[in-house]
Amino acid sequence: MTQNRDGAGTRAGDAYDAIRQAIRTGHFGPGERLRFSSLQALCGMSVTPVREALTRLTAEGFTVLDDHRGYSVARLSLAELRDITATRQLCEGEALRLAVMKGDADWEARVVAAHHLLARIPQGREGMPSVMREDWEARHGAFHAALISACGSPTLLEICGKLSLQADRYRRMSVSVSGAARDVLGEHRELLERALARDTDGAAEALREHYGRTAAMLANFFEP
Amino acid sequence: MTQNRDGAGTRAGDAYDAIRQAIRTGHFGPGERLRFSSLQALCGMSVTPVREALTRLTAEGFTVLDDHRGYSVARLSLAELRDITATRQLCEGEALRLAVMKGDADWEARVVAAHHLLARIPQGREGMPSVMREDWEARHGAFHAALISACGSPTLLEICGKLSLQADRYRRMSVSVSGAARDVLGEHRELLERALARDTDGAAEALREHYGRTAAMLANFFEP
DNA sequence: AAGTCAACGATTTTCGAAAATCCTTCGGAT
DNA sequence: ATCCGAAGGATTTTCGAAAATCGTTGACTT
Repeated sequence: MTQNRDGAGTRAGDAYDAIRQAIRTGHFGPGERLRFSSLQALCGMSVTPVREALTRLTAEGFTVLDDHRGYSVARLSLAELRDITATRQLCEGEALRLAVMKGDADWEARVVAAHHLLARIPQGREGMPSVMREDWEARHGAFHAALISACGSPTLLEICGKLSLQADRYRRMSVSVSGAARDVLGEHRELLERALARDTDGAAEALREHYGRTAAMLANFFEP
Repeated sequence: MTQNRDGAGTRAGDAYDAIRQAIRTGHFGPGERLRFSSLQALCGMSVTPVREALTRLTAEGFTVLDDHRGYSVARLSLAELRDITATRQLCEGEALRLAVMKGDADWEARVVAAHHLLARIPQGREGMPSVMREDWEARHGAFHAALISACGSPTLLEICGKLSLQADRYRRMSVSVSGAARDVLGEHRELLERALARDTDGAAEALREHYGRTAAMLANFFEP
């Protein structure tokens, strides 16, 4: 007697999703220690799949392992935010360059569709119901993923994906930061237009500036 | 009663090392299925730490998991070799640029020392005792790691490290490939000289060519 | 009073077996 | 003959408890 549906995944996979979500939403804060007893209660399963989930999360940088001393949520720092941003500008910038060069009509369609979905929700920042905001985050990620989806390099895409997950932790801080005077909507439209116009270097440059602005805004959190 | 020394690591860590080495050396070939029974026999421990090791190895791309169907060694392909090489040229090229710009005297010393150790073993290719060859591989990796060690970006260094591990699997095929007419020693010296001369772009370009040549040589394996 | 070390409690890590899942084989129906 | 489906074996996945490890407390020495 179990609750596993048909050919679905494993319990370890469910634990991975649950714990990652708990970290994303702040249920476990940066630096907080993760005891197995708590996690077993949260996930409703034995220690083995929880442990496997933590191993995966650690490989992706969400958690940190101290041998025989247990796991804890990875801390956030201004230095790391800057580092991740710079690396993203490098990797995702190049990925976009390649995608704009190689992308076919299907890629254009994916990008247009993803942008349309994103644009229907005007702003992803403050004063928004959390359900709607969650939706915005998902569509925002989908738009950026669509942009580089035609780059032709699985390795580069995987790197960009992992960096995006890391950056997401920082982006989530912005729920309470004053939105400043920033036209995120416009930046996305510019990205879309340059990509469709096959302005290879222009699109890559716009993307780098886009990430640079986001990082600059988030940086206010670390020097009070 | 256990064989764990002092404050040493965990069994899972030992299993990780053992299995990774077994894959590196070809004891388990590409695509080969990895049954827990075999791995438990190899590592001399229970299923739990072996499973954790496989989870880590999968996160790094050495193995592949098919839910409820078990793990197997990741396959090699020409397409992936090219993809990894291109991504390496991008990431490690930029890392070297940064390191050459920012590196201090300590960095120079590390690079010179690592190059000296590498140069004492003339060639890492064919007709070499495997123990010596293993040593060459280690020093080769250390030299490349030293070159970029001053780039100032932990994220980028981690990416380069993982890519290097992946590329290592391909490089190991070259034990049986005819060494062609290639001056690896000279390429390394050129890399060293340009780095020390602070020829930022020149060093990065030399590194990209270095990896490009290696990949071109290894490509002979996939089209018979 | 400060320092050392053994014993204890809390927690991680590992084990051996049970449960779940997948693949194959074999019997029967169309 | 072919296709469908159930039983069996092999293997992965998970469980619950035992073993190992770390941090701390408190007695004892200098």
